[in-house]
Amino acid sequence: MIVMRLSTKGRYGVKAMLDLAIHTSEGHIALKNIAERQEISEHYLEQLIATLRKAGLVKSIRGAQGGYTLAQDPSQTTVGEILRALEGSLAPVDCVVEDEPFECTNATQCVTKKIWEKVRDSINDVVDSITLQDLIDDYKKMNNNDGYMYYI
Amino acid sequence: MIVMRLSTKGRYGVKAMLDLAIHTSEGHIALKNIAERQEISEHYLEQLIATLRKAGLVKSIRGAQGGYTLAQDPSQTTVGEILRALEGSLAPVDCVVEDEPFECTNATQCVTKKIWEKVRDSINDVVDSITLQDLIDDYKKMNNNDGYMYYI
DNA sequence: CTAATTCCTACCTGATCACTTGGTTTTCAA
DNA sequence: TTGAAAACCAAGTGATCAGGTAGGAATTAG
Repeated sequence: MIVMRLSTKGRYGVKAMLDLAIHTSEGHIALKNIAERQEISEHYLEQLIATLRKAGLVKSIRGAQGGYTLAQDPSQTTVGEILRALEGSLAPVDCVVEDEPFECTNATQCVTKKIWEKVRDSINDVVDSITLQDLIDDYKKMNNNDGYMYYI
Repeated sequence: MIVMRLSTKGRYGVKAMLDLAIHTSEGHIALKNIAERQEISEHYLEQLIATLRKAGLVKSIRGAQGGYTLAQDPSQTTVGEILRALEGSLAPVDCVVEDEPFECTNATQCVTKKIWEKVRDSINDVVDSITLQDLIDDYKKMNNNDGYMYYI
């Protein structure tokens, strides 16, 4: 049983963005290619990337030979931005969602609120500290510079 | 939209444990009283406290005038123990659940795995650093020593 | 033109959360 | 001894939602 988990939206979103980042030299990439490489339903990924586009994280080119590219340099996009675009707030409970304070009605609830704020902040700190460039660097290290893809 | 959220199990569990801790001088406390004070369905709370009992975090006394008490000193029980007893692993994705490594089948997935490990560890660090005694101290501060209960 | 591709809206389906229902068993107090 | 209070137990339920499908319209390179 896992409860405090990300949905596939966030996970697929990060995978798709990393895929785009890795294949950035190939120009714009068709959704179909990303979906195949990352083993994600193409139609489902379409919905996710639409959200990423509206959030300004990717750019699209329509029509034949169209596709997607990152909207900015990989060092400028954090995992946190991707996750929050797709998942909304990463707060563990409603009462500590940023910008939308949910009113507490109970004293012990207010005591526990401090816990959830700390959890929320630590999650955001972690994901905001990791950029797509960091992931590319890790990916290249795993690739070990010999052309063989290690599936560790 | 919040996705990485705790279920009510974890939140209710912490509230119930704090309620027990605050009323510890009254001896064992009936579930009914906790449920009323914390505004939780009594039968639902019953299921949660059964889990806490099996985890060794509370003790029960059956029969009339029975009830529950903390199994150990409030300074010895962390929020993390309560949450993991009720919610299971706090890992954000399956592949980084402690003790149950879920096999990655994809190179980019393995790169992202490092993200989820960091998130998991930071969540656990936060909740393991907070004991019930810390919550009691916060509660007493809020109470402001004048007997009036502030609902901040 | 046509094939490839993005974009858009709606629908579906199985799982799960947050309970509820309806008991049985144990123990205290009168 | 008996009634009530309480813990304990197992199964069902209704609404919501994650994770897709389905079906097409709009756009553009060749």
